[in-house]
Amino acid sequence: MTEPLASSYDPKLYESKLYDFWLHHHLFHAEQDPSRKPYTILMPPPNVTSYLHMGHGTGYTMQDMLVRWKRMQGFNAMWLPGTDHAGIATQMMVEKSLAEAGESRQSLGRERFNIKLWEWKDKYGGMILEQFRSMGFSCDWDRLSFTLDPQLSLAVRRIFVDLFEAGLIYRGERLVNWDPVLKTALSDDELESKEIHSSLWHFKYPVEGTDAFITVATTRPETMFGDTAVAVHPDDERYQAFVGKQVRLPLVGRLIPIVADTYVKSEFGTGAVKITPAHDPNDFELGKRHNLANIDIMTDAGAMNDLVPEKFRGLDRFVARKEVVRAMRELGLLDKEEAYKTTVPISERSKEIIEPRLSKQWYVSMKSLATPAVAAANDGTLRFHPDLWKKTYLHWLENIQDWCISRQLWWGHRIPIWYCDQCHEHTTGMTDPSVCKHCSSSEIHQDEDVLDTWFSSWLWPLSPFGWPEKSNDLDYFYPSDALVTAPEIIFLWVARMVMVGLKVRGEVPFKDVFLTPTVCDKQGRKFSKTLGNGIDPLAVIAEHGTDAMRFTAVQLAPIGGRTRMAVEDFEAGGRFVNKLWNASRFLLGHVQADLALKPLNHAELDLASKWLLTELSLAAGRIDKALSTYRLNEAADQIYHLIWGGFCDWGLEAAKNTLAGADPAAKQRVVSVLVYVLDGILRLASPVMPFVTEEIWQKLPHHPDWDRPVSLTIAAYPKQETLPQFPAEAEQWRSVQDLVAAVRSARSQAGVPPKTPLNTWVRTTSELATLFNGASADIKRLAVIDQFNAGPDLSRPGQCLVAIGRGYEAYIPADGLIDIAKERTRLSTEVGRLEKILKGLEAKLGSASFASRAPADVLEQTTQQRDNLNMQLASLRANLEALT
RNA sequence: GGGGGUAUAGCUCAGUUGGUUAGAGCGAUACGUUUACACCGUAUAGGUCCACAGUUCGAAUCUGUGUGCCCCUACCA
Repeated sequence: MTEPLASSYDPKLYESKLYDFWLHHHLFHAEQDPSRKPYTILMPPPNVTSYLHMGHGTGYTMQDMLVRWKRMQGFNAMWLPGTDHAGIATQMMVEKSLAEAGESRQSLGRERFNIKLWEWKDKYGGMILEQFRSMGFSCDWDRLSFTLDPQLSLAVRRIFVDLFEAGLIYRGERLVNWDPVLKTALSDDELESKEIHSSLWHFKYPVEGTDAFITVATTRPETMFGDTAVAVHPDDERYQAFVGKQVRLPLVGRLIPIVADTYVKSEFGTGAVKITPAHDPNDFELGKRHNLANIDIMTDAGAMNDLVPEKFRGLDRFVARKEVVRAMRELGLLDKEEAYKTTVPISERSKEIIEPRLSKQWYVSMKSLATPAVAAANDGTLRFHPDLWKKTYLHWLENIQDWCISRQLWWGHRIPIWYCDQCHEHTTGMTDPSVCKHCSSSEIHQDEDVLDTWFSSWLWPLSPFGWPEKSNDLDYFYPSDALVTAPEIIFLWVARMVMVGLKVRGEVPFKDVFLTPTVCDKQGRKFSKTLGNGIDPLAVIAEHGTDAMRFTAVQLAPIGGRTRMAVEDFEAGGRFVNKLWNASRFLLGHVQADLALKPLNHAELDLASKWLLTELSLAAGRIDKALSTYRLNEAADQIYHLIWGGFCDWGLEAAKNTLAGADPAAKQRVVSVLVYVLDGILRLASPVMPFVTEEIWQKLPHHPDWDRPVSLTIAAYPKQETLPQFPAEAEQWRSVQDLVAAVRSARSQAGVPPKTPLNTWVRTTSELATLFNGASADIKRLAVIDQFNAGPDLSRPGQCLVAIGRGYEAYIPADGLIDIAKERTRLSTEVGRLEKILKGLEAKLGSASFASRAPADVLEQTTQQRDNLNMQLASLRANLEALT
């Protein structure tokens, strides 16, 4: 007798133990092995500072499901785990914690600050890895990587040097988002926007050599000190005469040109724009087109510098704004001031309004890298699932901008560029230089900045496998098979990996890109920290267990787009896990020690067993198809229905007769089949709910028709083709199920209590009668019937309930139990429903165009439908008649 | 402003190339403890498939327009 299972499943008792068991047997580790086919997935490395949210819970579970599935199919499956140093995010958090202690990175200095950063990384990075474990991820821990690891840093250095030497990395002057309080550049991702009520000031600028003025509108008057042009639209007749002339800039006295550019919108403001290339991104672009000078008029703290007229020097930009307006008004050059609502970018950290600021940054020239990446998506080497994301990917690549890779941070890979104080040239190399490569001066210093985090994570398909060194691992595992990630990082990450992969290997880094749905709350809002509407997967796990979290997350995740989740949804997963547990408990209770399991002997199997086996096989086929096309939610659905609707509701229920019976041989046959099927079910479900399936499987006796490795996670995944199927018998059993359902429905609608035994007589074809009589024991039990008989010549007993199905009529004598009026209503309602359908079908069949144009099989199908309906209607009407 | 998506039962979603009487889970309702499971069983109710127009023998499915919602991206001096 197998040890009995507890009456409900408590995940906490098993999960940690099972995970240790898997690790103990090294089941998640893959070594390169030319005799086996690899299956590789690269885990998108989460930020080392972040706490895993439901988006990870969903997306990573999907990856784990795929990897576990392929592992069971015999592939040398490997899921590469790791974390990303996340430059800005991490540094922000560490600086915040320093600020609480009254310290700052400046007060600590670069070296000591770095130590703090690493301490932080070790603490929080470790927490994430703990979460991987809690979620049951079968990643290869021996290959755990971090973007700042020595090997990965070497790869960053290599690609930088290579691109630099190829002339693809250059230093350029651009505008960055400058935080004047924190005195640092910020990436676009670190900005928020705020709506403010401000004004739009109209300034009159005198046109040189005339008495005319040209009026410009601005929201930032203080930037006029940096103006180097006024622009108008080339087609704007109002200003045709001014183009080519010059303007005397008020307060400053400088002469600046009036230029024509299509960027200007004639209908906005006055149709003329002051151009300040050093303080506005659009103006900067326009300035480049017209060779305008960039005049930076501010300090790093956002105050006016020495390039502005004396009386404004040192003023904060907002004070200067008021003063400029006042000065212009006094000069009579303020045409008007109108109230204006606008949105301004603010720093996520300091909440200060961002000032666009001119600075020198390092860039990667992207055009030549993008071209092969476009081709790969177009020729199908790289596939997107769902395909619509290909458009997003291509759209970005076709309009690609150069990539700014320098960041004014201390956490990250320091830019391997040395500036020469003598000749001002740049030196780079794989080792730190001691002299300038160009003039041999030893007066060189390294760039203070670090590289964008994505400049290391774009190497994720390469660097963890040993690149740039020659590496067998890389040869074996590259390219990976699937990349599963969120759509918002298609540009930041996916496209860049493709580009660099093609550049250094000449081959895409993965063949399939599967984009996971965005996880939202029930109102359709994206989970976000500020809204606080997120679901913590760890809290779900604590309440319902990991399998429940995984199953529900996958089941709710549609193929594309977004998914709406609420914590309550996970109850369903918990119930499902418990259902499987209990079904197994029931079956194991019938596995006696002296009962040897029999190999399947087709000749001995009963109808229900053959149906159940067929269901298993069909489900295996559907699940395989669903997984192969990344429809993981569909696979989860199939597993659910196989277990609940198939195995529990019908498989076990039908078996109860035999299990309660006195025939040990029959019992042995049935138990053997059920154990065989349960084993198959556990295999099918293992990738999505690995814990409960493993726990049950370990307790399940070995059925001789299955393999029996040490763990379910490496047991063979069921294949439809190799599983027994009995289509004809399965169809027969479906007729039995149909009859049972019809009887249940009739009695329930008549209000007969479920336990009250009834007699049932079925009039049907002799073929079906044989089937029904042969299965009468099952039918009696399942429909709670006392006496049962089926035959072609049975006549309708007097007062009875009627259940009409395909090819039969079931009579249930129920004297005193039926409410005649109610029964009549039920039957007439059914007649009405069927008549409506019939009418539609007859109209269709009566139409000449349908008869002549519809394909033969559709025609035949429709005709058959009509005949069926007519038969059902005839029975219904006859029975309605008999009820009077 | 540009790009993309989506609209099916009270809720969350299936519905794969147009072709049985549009499905599931949750929720609701009724009855019920029967060799596992009340985290259960059986049954029932609930849908003009967003609107309008079109293509077709036939449209939830394809096309157009409108409306609502969502996402990405750029934001206007």
